[in-house]
Amino acid sequence: MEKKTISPAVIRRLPRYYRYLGELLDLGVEGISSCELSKRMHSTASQIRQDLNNFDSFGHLGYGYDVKNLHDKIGEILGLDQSRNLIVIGAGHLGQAIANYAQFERMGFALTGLFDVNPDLAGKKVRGISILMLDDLERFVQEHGADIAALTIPKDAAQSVARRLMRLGVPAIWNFAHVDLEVGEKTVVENVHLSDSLMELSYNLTSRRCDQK
Amino acid sequence: MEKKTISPAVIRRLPRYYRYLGELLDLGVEGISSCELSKRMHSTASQIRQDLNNFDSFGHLGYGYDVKNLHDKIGEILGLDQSRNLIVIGAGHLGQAIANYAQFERMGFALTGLFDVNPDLAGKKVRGISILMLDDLERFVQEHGADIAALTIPKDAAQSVARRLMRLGVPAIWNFAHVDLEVGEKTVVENVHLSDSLMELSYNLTSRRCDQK
DNA sequence: TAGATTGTTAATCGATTAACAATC
DNA sequence: TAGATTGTTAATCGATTAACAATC
Repeated sequence: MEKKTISPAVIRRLPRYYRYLGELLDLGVEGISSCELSKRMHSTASQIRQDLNNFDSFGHLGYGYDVKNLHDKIGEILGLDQSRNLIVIGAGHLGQAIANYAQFERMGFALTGLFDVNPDLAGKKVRGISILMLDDLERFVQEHGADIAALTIPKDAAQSVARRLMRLGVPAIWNFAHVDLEVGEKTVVENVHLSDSLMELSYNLTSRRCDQK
Repeated sequence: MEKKTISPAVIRRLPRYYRYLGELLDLGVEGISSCELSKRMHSTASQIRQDLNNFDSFGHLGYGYDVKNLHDKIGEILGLDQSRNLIVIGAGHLGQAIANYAQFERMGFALTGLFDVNPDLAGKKVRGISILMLDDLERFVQEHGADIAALTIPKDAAQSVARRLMRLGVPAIWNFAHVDLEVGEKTVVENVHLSDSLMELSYNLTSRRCDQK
């Protein structure tokens, strides 16, 4: 649809717009100006208008934006109107946390498979899905397909599983392992590096005293 | 120590440098040039040198950087040489995942408390720490202190717990709730918004076909 | 020494903010 | 209409990359 490439900085802000617009919807707000929205989000009206106009002209002159419409449109841009199959590889606490998170289903992501190497977990059910052994990955994906694979496994296992997923044609990897995966250009990777996040927090905590006058 | 403010873009890269240098240490590599490191990290030598020189001149002319020394120095910059008490609020799967993650202890973060509102969990032990009721938060923090509080609770509860933490003087919040917390300027917040991350992945998956020639 | 690589300044690139004509 | 607010262009700001003198 859209021809030009959108800057990553804009993409990263879209989920946040989506979240705020969802909250406004719940509050029963029907319309909002970029100025008012920017105050809520602690950003600038200019940035909001610039960001949105990367995709389309959603606003109404002299009035602002229709909350419901904008929420829907951003949802479409993010692909939330399509349903996606999500498999989770690694059924430890983190894997089960993701498998259990109902919010994701509301955004169109359906948990269809859950894998682990630990035989003690075999057959245990999480949200109605039985944990399978990792050996069954190929058979399962060939049979049922998978759009997104969440990798909640130790870093030493991650690259080899990523290779198997690429071979199976799974197009997207949501990577929680503390390693940067090497994948082909057909594969989309999104990293959640919790230890990086904690280190960033640690830096800000450490250097905080300088800011305080 | 350092006077000038460091740009957030640089700070976000530091944990990644730290991770790669740790890997090089494990491989027994003693020295590395910015050029060689940039190839491994898929970044540029120029950026690495710029980034590091925000803090100090760590390199040696004609030779490069001493891996062990640079790893240690970045660790210090990130505050990993100091030990921090971490409490986890919300003992669901995500909370337990964080509580169980041994890697954090190696970086100087010690789990000292674990809280939940569910009475069924009271007294259950995770890594030797008994789960306490959220009502005990004030008493616990006044007695034992806390440097960082991880918030692994539903979004509706997050802001009110954040206020309690601010009142108790807990300086840092690692927020996993899907909401932007409003905190005073004395409090440092680091967000991990998993649903935002999944939506970003969804966008990249949706718009992927355009890139493929 | 000669080759290599740094630290740093200058040039480029990209992202954010400001300004304003168009118009509902 | 008059007031408000958009979409968009221009100006500013910040971050990345290139270049190179200094020197181990």
